[in-house]
Amino acid sequence: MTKSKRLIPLREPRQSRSRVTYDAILEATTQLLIERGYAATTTNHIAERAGISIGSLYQYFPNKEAIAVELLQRHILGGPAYMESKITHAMKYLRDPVKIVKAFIEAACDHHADNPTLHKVLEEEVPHPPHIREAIRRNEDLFAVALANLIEQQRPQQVPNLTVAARLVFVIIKTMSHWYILYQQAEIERDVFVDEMTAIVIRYLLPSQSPKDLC
Amino acid sequence: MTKSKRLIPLREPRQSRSRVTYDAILEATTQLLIERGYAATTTNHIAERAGISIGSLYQYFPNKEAIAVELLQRHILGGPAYMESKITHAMKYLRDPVKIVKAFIEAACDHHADNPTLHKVLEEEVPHPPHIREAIRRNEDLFAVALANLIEQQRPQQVPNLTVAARLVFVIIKTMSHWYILYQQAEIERDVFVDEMTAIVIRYLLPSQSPKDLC
DNA sequence: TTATATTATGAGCAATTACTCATATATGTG
DNA sequence: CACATATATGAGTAATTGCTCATAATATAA
Repeated sequence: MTKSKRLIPLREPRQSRSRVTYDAILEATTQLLIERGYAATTTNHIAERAGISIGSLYQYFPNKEAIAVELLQRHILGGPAYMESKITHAMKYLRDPVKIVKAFIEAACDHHADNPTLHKVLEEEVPHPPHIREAIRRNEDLFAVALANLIEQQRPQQVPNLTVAARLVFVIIKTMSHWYILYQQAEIERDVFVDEMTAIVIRYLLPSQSPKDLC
Repeated sequence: MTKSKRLIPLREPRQSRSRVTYDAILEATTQLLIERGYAATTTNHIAERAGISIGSLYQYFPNKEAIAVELLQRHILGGPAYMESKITHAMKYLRDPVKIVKAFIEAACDHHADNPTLHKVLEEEVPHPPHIREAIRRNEDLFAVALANLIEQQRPQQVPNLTVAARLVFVIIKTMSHWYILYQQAEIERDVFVDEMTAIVIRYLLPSQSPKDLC
């Protein structure tokens, strides 16, 4: 029942030509995931597209899943790096919490808008092994804590359940950006979406702020 | 490339014994989807679990996907029916919009809490053909319109972008209930979750309402 | 009973696909 | 050059699996 598959590649790339091969595999996989999705992408297909032999592929990856997971890993680590730069900038130079939240939402949209199809396949089709789930969870916590600090700083002790509130807001922004970019871009103007999402978050976290200055 | 598979079953159940067979297939599929997920569930497995032959299975379903889609359809049609009864009740007997929204969120949680694993497999693993996507979309619209009416009635012309607002709120409640039941039940108290979600929605839609009476 | 329609059977086919391995070539080093 | 290490090859295998079809059993109707 439990197939014991190899978990570790036969070898790591050492010479430059093997690094080329390695990168070609990842590039070909990226293309095919976008074109055909995870299930329909075969390892033979990947090798063909990469212009290498199937044997070479299995030198550097123990199995099909590992290739997609490598891409997933890079994506997961790349997302927060991008968002963090945007947000720390916003928190440094903008005083207005409305603008900070808005910057946060804009950044989330931008992140999802970069190659949305690949994004979708990686998030919804590629299996997420435990260490990936943990990495995602760590990201969530990181941003939730940053957000909690921001709230605390604005309205000390005004928001009970601060941890829960920050978590909810983070997940809402994340899932709704995903939803908007993939399914609603054609029907809802981006400005409208961003403004409404900002309103949702601000009114929730800073309810005593006058509602008038939002719309 | 395009495999032309049969789309229509060979026959519909007419006699009572065939209806038993038909139901046994759906029941077995339900069990196996919960135990093993969609990809790992094979048609031979379903037939074995249902206590029938593989040939009989293909009398009533043209292919594997069709079985899961039949379950999906029943689930999609069952969900709104349940929610609608709860919500129309709430809108009839409760004046307070806070209580109505809360009833809505409670109902969404209940719906997702009923067999969450099956729910997850049907939503995330089983392929959703166009007519299913459309049915889901119709549901969304139905509830969004009801919500929009509720808002209008409470605060006539206070909320610009009413359609967008109603849509956002509906999707947030739906996805967050899903998220909560599947991943956060152990970490966040249900009461806390429901109250915070209610606060999010109410403060967004009825910002002039005093924030004090929520927490 | 006889005839017809309905339902059930399951061995096995055809296609797919992840992955291996024996062999060959290229590169770097002394 | 010689030798070891690194890299590349791709035909072939083993396993899986969705699904067919020829045949048989059962129910219904005339």
